[in-house]
Amino acid sequence: MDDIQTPGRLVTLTDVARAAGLGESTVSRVLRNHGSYSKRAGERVAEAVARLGYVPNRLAGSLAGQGASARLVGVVIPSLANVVFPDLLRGLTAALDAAGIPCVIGVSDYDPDREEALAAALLSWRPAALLLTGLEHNPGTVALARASSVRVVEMIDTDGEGIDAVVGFSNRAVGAASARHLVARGYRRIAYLGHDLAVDLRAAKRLAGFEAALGEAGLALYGKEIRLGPSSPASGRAGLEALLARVPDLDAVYFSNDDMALGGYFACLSAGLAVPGRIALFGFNGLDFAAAMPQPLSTVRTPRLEIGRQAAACLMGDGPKRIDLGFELIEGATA
Amino acid sequence: MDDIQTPGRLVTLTDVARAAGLGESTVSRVLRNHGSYSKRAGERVAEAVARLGYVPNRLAGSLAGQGASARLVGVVIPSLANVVFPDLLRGLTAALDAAGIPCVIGVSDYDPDREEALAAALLSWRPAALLLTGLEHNPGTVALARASSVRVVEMIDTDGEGIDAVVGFSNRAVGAASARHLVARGYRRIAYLGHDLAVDLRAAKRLAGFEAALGEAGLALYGKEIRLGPSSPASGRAGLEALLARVPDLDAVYFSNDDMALGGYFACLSAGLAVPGRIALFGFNGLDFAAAMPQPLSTVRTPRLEIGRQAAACLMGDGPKRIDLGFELIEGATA
DNA sequence: AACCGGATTGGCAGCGCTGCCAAAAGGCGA
DNA sequence: TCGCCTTTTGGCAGCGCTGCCAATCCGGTT
Repeated sequence: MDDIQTPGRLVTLTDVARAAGLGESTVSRVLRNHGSYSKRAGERVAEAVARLGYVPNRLAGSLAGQGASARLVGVVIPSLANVVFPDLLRGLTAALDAAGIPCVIGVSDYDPDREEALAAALLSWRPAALLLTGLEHNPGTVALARASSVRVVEMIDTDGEGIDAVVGFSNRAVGAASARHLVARGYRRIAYLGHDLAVDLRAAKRLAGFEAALGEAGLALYGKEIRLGPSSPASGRAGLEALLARVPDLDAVYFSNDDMALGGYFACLSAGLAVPGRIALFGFNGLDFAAAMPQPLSTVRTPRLEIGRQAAACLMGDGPKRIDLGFELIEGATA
Repeated sequence: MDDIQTPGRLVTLTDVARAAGLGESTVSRVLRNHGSYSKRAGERVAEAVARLGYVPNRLAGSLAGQGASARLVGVVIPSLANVVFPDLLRGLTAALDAAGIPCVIGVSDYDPDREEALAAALLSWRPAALLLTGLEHNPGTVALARASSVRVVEMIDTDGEGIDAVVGFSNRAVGAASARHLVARGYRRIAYLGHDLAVDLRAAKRLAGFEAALGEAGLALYGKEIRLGPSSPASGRAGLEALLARVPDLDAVYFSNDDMALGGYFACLSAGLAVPGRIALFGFNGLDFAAAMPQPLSTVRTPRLEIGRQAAACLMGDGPKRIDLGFELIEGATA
């Protein structure tokens, strides 16, 4: 009863049909549990599939099926180095796995041209949906997305108009809320420490919101340090040291995210600077470690997993086109 | 010259051929730059593609092409919450993007049955290769992988036999090296603090190597604390507090990874315990923050990105079947 | 015994593309 | 100008599957 398969030739549905003594369409119906078939047909197919080790070919299935679109979703994210995006994927895959839909991913490295190229490449797989990050894209990317007539979901940012559906929160509002918190706590000489803004447009929006809110309180940024390269604790530490050398009398620092803030906290510990007595620290993201610190980090928790989940729901069902999931300011003990 | 396309029907290669006044095969050759064609044909096709906004259908292309395998690779990872796996993907996508091959990902949540189901689902897309994590799989997963006759690469772990190609390092050796380091530094009452081992088999292998090396030095684990759930700084902090309550006189702790160790470090800072005077801490992974800490964390740096890169190289070229990328012990200042 | 309606089944075109092969078009020396 | 060889081109089968439609089966009716 051993069914040695000819090397190079995989088992096809036709093989299964022959082995089960049934027609192809019947086997197809059984496998997809679609349409009606007898119990006997079900059993025979199951037996033949198991015996032959049949694995359906979805390339063929999707090509032949309705609308010729694949049960796949294409996802373009700017980076995998920043925890935010794996978290997004986490929420996404958790929700999509339940429906048996895998993600095809592309990493743009924050480059709009790469994003466009990746979008085109992903669309060539005829995915059921295309997920992008943020609202800023090349005109070509937008044109591609529009012409493809697949569902498009833009994640994370809600500050602007989207192509189709948008799921996220307002980065401007986060920045503003952070500024108001610092001002309310009495800080007046507030500096910003961030990673490369030209590249991370969401961070730029947060900073814009932050400065706007400072302005409303009659304040301006007391200092500003931008580090080249991606955010990291090492960059945050070196950045705070540089910032303090230039602007020694600042009393609070708003970081572009928690990783940078952790580095800043380490710098303070090393230099023996009291937090928040001498310097207050404020982050962004609400990562896991923030709550475990000796002094819990003051930060804003963003609904990263939930964005992924809602994006999945959004591209499957016909939910609302625009979902603002908000954020939560965590008072912490560092600001 | 506006080419309004009928809604619902996408532009096909046949449309391009008609618009360019050429045959389908000529257009196909031009688009794939495969075989010979005239300069004139090249220009006409380029013009028609741009004008019509043609996006190739790779479902059809892969189905029709040689071996009917798609320019995709399937990747099954156990989690996206642990930085290790995004880093792996990072190396992988960086190398594959250059070749224009996207990854289709599945997240198994450390469950071998889910892994098997995901492998089957991914194989149904007829990927050019299947990437798995670790060497321990269900028999069904192995059978699927074998029968599919695609290239299989198992990443991260080299302690055992692989299905096809293996890229990683020896987790046992990491554990052993860590133990030897601690013993050489004079620590004798060494405890282990980890997350759920039943689930993270690599962590279990490290612990096994660690205990074996302790044994060679005539020592045994002085204490052991296993936390349910995934690793995190919060878990590390709570875990160290629990461990110290049970085993107050330990002098060093080996953590299952840097996240746990960071939590442990925070616990020590909070409790005012001198590191490493009162307690030495040793981690695993060599994450970014480890070097930025006031006292750089003693840990082992693993070649995560490089594993991804080499795995990509391995599945494209015909490199060696087994690549051990080693690891680097970072002395740090906490142990 | 002939008949009827719903459940089940099989045949086959066709999804969009590629690979094969033969046909057409050039290029060039005699 | 002709024949020969190389380059370029187009036609068409077929990849493995699904959707449509017609054929068949089954149980109970009349």
